[in-house]
Amino acid sequence: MTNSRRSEDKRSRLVAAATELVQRQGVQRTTLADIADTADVALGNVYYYFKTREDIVHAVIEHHEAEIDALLARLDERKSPKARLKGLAEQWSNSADMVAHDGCPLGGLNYELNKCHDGVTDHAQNLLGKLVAWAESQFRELGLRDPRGLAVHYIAGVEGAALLSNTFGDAPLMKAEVRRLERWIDDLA
Amino acid sequence: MTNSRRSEDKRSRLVAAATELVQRQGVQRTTLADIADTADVALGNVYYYFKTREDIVHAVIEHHEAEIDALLARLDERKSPKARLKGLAEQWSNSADMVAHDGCPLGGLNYELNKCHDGVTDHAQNLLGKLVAWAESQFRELGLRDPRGLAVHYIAGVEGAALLSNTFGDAPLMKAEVRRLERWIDDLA
DNA sequence: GTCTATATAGCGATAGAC
DNA sequence: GTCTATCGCTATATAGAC
Repeated sequence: MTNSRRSEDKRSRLVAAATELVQRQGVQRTTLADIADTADVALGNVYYYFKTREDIVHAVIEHHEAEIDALLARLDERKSPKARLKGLAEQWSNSADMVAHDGCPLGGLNYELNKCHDGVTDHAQNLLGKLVAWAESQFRELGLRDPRGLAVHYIAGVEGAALLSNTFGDAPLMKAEVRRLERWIDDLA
Repeated sequence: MTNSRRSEDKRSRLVAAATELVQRQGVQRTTLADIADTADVALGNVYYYFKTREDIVHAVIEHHEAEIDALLARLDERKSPKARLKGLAEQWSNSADMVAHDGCPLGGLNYELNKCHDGVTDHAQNLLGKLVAWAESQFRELGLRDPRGLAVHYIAGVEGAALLSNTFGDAPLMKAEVRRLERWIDDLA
């Protein structure tokens, strides 16, 4: 492997470590020493890949953004809008144990970043923003009234359930609420 | 006024300042210096009223808990369970501007405290826990199946909407989702 | 009870050798 | 590119005069 490839490997290891630690501990509680240690990179070397700590958070957001894009692209292959919408909620159902333990990665990130009003916040809202916009287009394709309101209701339901599931450490709660939302989708129109 | 009363006054000023700052900035970003300054108390004097920083967070939780108890007691005076339930959601609607700016105080507190697994977390879950338990009893009084599931759906809907409202800085979003949930209540059974 | 001054520790960031 | 050592700052918490 070339040097540049090995460098990219270290960079991606740092982003992966940061993403995992941020989900488990939150942004504020995750230190650069934590990240460097988890990624097996010397602390001082982190600054070769990221100028500031904020840049790492930025990279974590972009990492989530890429995963969302990939997920929505996969869901777009389904035939009906209802199948696509239900496929989205199933993501939280499938990772219910993780959600119960650490919360929804997107929700937690947004809740925390909403508290500091810098440039990172504006970027983070794209995560939930993309989900809402995508869901809105699905509801619109179904010819329903107020597709935006339906999309907000749907994503809010998932995210709120993730909060309760995490707060009570209750994974079945997450699965049950996804089932309820899927029934709601089925009965629409 | 006696000394003990003036002391209680200072203590309550500290709790009030902490509560406000925690809502606006989050637990982690709020320092003791912030709290002391806002409450007009000398930094070193804070430790006369609270042994550790964690004790202040504990007091903030208890402050919210007392407000929840008072709110639910007021709502219990309404005649029908549906009126009581809708009265709860209207709390978020009435404070939509605050929610859009700083998020739901309870949701934000829980999201943040769920990340650290100490004794404070166990106490914080009582906040959302009380809301869910109260809503469950209202749905049960209506004779509906799965009152617990309905309560989770309701509180999750409110909290999820608060997250989206805060993320997008969109107060009307909060109001609109409360209206949708109130219609859902009206159409039940 | 209240205040000032300070001990102590941890974290982001940098310097500089290799 | 990588590492060790360390600076500078901030935050919790304490000491001790008043």
